[in-house]
Amino acid sequence: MTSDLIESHDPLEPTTPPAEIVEREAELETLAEMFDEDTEARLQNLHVSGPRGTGKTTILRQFLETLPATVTTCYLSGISHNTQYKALEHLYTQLSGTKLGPGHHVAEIQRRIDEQTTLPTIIVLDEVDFLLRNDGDDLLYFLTRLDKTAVITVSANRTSLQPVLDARTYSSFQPQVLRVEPYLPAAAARILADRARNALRPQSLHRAALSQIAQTTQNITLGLIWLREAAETADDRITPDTVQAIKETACHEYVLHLLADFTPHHRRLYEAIARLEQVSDHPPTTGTVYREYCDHCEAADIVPLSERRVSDFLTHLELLDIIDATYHYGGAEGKTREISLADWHSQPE
DNA sequence: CGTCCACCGGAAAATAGGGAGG
DNA sequence: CCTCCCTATTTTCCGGTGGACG
Repeated sequence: MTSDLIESHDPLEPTTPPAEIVEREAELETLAEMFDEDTEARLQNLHVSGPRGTGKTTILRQFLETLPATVTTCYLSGISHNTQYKALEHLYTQLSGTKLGPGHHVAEIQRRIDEQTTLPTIIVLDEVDFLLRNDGDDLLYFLTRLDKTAVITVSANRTSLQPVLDARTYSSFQPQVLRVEPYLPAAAARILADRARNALRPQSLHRAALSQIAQTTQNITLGLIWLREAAETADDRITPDTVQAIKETACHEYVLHLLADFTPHHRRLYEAIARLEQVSDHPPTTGTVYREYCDHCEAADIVPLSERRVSDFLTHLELLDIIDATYHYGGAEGKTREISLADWHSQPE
């Protein structure tokens, strides 16, 4: 291990909150104003959108911390809680402090939660697209109908949830909206620099190396992983050359980070697409990807999932912004998707 | 105008698991 | 322990799509 450039791993972890939030003061203030003072009277719903790695989750977690103790808060991600049941179970555990376990009825947990939310409560539904895709909007409908409860949804894919919600759900939801814009390269560089200062040995990072990362991607999660990979490879100083050389590995690690909460089959599927990308410059179609995935499985002596199932997993990769999919609803090609890795993987310069 | 491409995506069913009551 | 309820994951089934091509 030549990772002696790294003095402390935590600041480079995307899930570690920054020592101080910079470049997002305006958004934090907006949040503070929205739920200011007499919180109970101003409990309103909110939808937050913005590309990946722009600080949505970080801002909201920080915001929940600043709320007075009179407000109950709960954070949950639609990736690990992709059904109403899982989300309700987690919510109940948070609210009551007692675990529930499987085997109950949704209606029963709903009733219990209803009893628990007698005090002002704010619930954050991060990565809400995955829950909506997988299990519809019943949970959101239920939550928005609770007394003294505000729901904050978060999505990297949709600026408004209206198109994917039942009319009755949306009219009960009626969220304020907050758009989180991408960072400018200079801002991304400042954020990464703050983290690097606390993580790396002094003088070990070329300013030019850091700004090269920030020029290439304004996604802070990707930037941090890139930085970490560079630090683990370089034996003395991180130079622009190290950064350039490690780029592909960094992207790969970033995808694995995104897929950490998914199944091994999601990762195999990604590998299959990446492999096809190298072999051909013509974007493969769903069937080609599936056959490649099956070969991949067979070589590893693993039973592949059905085509229908894999089709859903492809949609997951698309929601994670790992792949781009062009839909063909008929025509000479038939009804299918053209699939390619998202362009941040190998954009030159 | 009919057929075909090639899979989308909804629905139902199969499978596997846990809780409550008798 | 058995029955009947529930959820979660995956497979099976299949109607539907719209431009090309005869």
